[in-house]
Amino acid sequence: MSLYQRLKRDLQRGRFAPGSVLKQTELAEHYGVSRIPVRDALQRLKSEGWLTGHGKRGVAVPRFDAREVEDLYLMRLRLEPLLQELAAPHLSGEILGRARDILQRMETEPALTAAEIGALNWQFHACLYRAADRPTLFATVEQLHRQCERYIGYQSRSLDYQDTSQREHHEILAALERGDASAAARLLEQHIGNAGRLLVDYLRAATR
Amino acid sequence: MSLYQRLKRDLQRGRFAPGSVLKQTELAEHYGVSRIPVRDALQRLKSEGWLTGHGKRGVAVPRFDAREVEDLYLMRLRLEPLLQELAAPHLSGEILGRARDILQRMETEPALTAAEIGALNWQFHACLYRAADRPTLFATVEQLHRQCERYIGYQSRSLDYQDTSQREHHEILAALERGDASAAARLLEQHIGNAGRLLVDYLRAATR
DNA sequence: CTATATAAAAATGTATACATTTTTCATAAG
DNA sequence: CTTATGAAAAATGTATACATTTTTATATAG
Repeated sequence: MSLYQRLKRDLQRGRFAPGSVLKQTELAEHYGVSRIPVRDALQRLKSEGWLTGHGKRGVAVPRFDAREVEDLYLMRLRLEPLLQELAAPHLSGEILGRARDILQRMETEPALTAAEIGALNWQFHACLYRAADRPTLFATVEQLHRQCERYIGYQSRSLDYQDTSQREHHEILAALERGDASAAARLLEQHIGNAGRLLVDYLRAATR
Repeated sequence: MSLYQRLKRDLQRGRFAPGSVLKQTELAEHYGVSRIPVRDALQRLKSEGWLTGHGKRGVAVPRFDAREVEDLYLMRLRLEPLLQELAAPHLSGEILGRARDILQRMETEPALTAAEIGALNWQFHACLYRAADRPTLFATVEQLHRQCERYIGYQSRSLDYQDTSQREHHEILAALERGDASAAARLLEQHIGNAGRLLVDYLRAATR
């Protein structure tokens, strides 16, 4: 497991206090490696939004920021329905079946952590998006997702939402299966909008 | 001047053949530094789209790709009018004046290179966008611009377009000055759409 | 002649050591 | 008491050296 992955996992788990400044030396010692791989990991995590630059020197763990989430979901709202609509004409039975399998796993597998649910969630949408064969658009959407990952620990707290979300997934998939791309796009827009609103509201309440 | 900047400049100038693979050792020797700063620069340039991963190891200079440009402009089309509309209510006279100054510089200063025109172009729009005070949305839009930078050398070739572009800039600014945010957004959408179409067409013809 | 296995070479990943910059803290001047 | 100054400490940037992985080229079997 690479240092990048270990560091990211520990950031996900909240092992580092938001607002604290991370020092290469400390991290190197903590993970038992030299500073070179630490530098690589920090730079990458910074470019993915897991860390923010801290003045001229060093990086800091960003605080949870409702405004950031608002922007991220605003962008996803504009880009993901577009991408899904571009994908719709290329959706084969195989791909739709794969998407259905993922939904099933989310329902049958017990005791999934928030991170695991989030991962499956993304797999579902990404599996559909990939059919569009638009690497650049896909890459940006994927990056927005990565930036959202940081907050999914929160999203799962209000767990009854999981039912709503799953129902929306089925509606989207059904629309795509009957070839109604624009309906699927509208449903996806609602899906993202709902998730975003919930998360923003939760953050506003939690970080007060 | 950092190695990152030097490398980026040389990539801009087409000093490295598209499709060629860049090796840390060669670059280190060429620029007279060790491989450590080279690694940092490569990773950053890769995350900004100036370079692409090449298999398991190494990075390559991406070829010019009309589909990439198409996606980039599609995203800008969806995000920039939104950002400008969010900025509109916060546009002070000072900011509008600054924007006007930039337009004037583009017209009066003679013999601007393609890169310089591109930089001023971005300064104009960014100056307006920043007023929205939406750091996350702004950062993504900025990143899309950076990814487009790679192609602006091409854009300038069809130089008569510069007039059209400048006229559009004035129209956008005028709409904002009279407080008509939605008209400004529509104009911006056309502005981006025009630029994108032109660039894509040019690339399709040039890379045939 | 083609394909596969293996060894040599080359490229990247990582550790240690050194250089430079930034920050901190104590001291002294106002 | 506040502020400025400067030296010490700490953190980051970079070079060199070594380890590991990947690629390439060669030789041998089919």
